[in-house]
Amino acid sequence: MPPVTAPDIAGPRGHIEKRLSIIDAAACVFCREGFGGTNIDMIAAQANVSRQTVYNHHGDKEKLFQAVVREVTERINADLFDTLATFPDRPTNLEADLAAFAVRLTRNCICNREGKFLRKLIQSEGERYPELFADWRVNGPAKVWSALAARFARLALSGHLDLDDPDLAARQFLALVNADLQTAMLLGDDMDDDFLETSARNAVRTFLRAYGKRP
Amino acid sequence: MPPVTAPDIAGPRGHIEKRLSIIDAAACVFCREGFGGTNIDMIAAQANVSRQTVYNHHGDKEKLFQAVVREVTERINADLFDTLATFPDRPTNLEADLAAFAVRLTRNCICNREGKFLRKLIQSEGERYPELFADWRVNGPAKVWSALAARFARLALSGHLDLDDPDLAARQFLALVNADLQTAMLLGDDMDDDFLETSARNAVRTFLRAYGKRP
DNA sequence: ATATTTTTGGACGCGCTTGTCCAAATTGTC
DNA sequence: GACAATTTGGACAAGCGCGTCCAAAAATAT
Repeated sequence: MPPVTAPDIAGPRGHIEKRLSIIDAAACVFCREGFGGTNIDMIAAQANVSRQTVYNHHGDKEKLFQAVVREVTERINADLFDTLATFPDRPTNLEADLAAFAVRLTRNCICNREGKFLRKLIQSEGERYPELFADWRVNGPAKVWSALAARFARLALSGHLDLDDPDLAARQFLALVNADLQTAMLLGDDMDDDFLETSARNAVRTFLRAYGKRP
Repeated sequence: MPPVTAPDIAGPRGHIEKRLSIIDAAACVFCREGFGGTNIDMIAAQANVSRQTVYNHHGDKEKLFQAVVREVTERINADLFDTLATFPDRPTNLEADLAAFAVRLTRNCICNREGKFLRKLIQSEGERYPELFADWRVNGPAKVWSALAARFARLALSGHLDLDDPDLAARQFLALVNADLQTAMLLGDDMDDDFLETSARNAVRTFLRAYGKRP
């Protein structure tokens, strides 16, 4: 084993462009075929790259997979926190503002390519690589949930909501937002923007019937 | 190709006991490793059976997989409709009765072995074998949802609930029931009976705050 | 233009998996 | 006990996928 520099954390030396193109292609194929069903040739073809180049950049199928997971979880986390920052802390129209927030959440974090990939990945390969996702779970969703709960708590304090368990409210808000999406996903329906807005309105309306301030 | 009797729908001629043992083992291994990551020897070992016997009963890896999916979807459907039949049509204590129903739903259809397997399967292999699950989607969840909506509509007519869209109410009821389960699943927490009951109570309480009859 | 790095494509060995064949051992039936 | 069906284990060919090696070609830097 020659004293080669670590080939996965720092780029070997080549064009970063190909590097990312390979990771993108690998994400696509891994997502479609699963880890076991993927072979390197598929990835090379999808990335318009020779098979050898794949091995040059990421030494191993295993290492490549880990690089893909790192990349996707980082992107998803960034999207999650970006979207969370648009939460309506000082709502003018609570129902409309929450619905708009819900639409952003679904569009940017749940229905996009990374979201689908990550869901699929966690369920198919999550048990097999627990350490790969453990970090993401703690630094991603867990933090987002508690941050969202804090926002709801502030809305309660400022008199916009009536709730006693902000964490539960956050979980249920997300569940309601997902309600129509999951049925559509199971039935294979496509989800256009109209659908996203309608389902967000449904979710927020019910959420406010349960937790809205009564006059 | 000799005029052999169809080897997958009707049992060849042998002991049914082994036949089911093989399907059970195959379900277990397929669920853990995915279709691509599974090889017949794992299944044979798990079933305490020779590899040849696997081929004798179900001619092909593909056919075996299809048999497993048929078996699991049938079981899940049976469980779904059995549980649906215990819906509290004439509730004495609406909140408690709905919570008990929710617990049955989670325990018998969502958190059991078949439920986990099917979820994993649909997300990992659903795109690849669309026809395999199309039948199940139509005859399983779709019918259950509309049946559940009908129950909620009757509860509204009998004055127990206040809702205008029973289908939406059914979707949101299921979403709320799943709310705590999904966070627990993502974090890898184990879900004991106490947890199931607490999360069911949480779900029903919020559901009734939104849709319960106001005095 | 020259030197250096990266990419390419093809060939190769190796191990694993699938599916088949078959004779012997086991099981169940009459 | 005799007979039929089933199971077993082992051997086998064929194919596939991983990872490596290497020399030629292309791209990039100097």
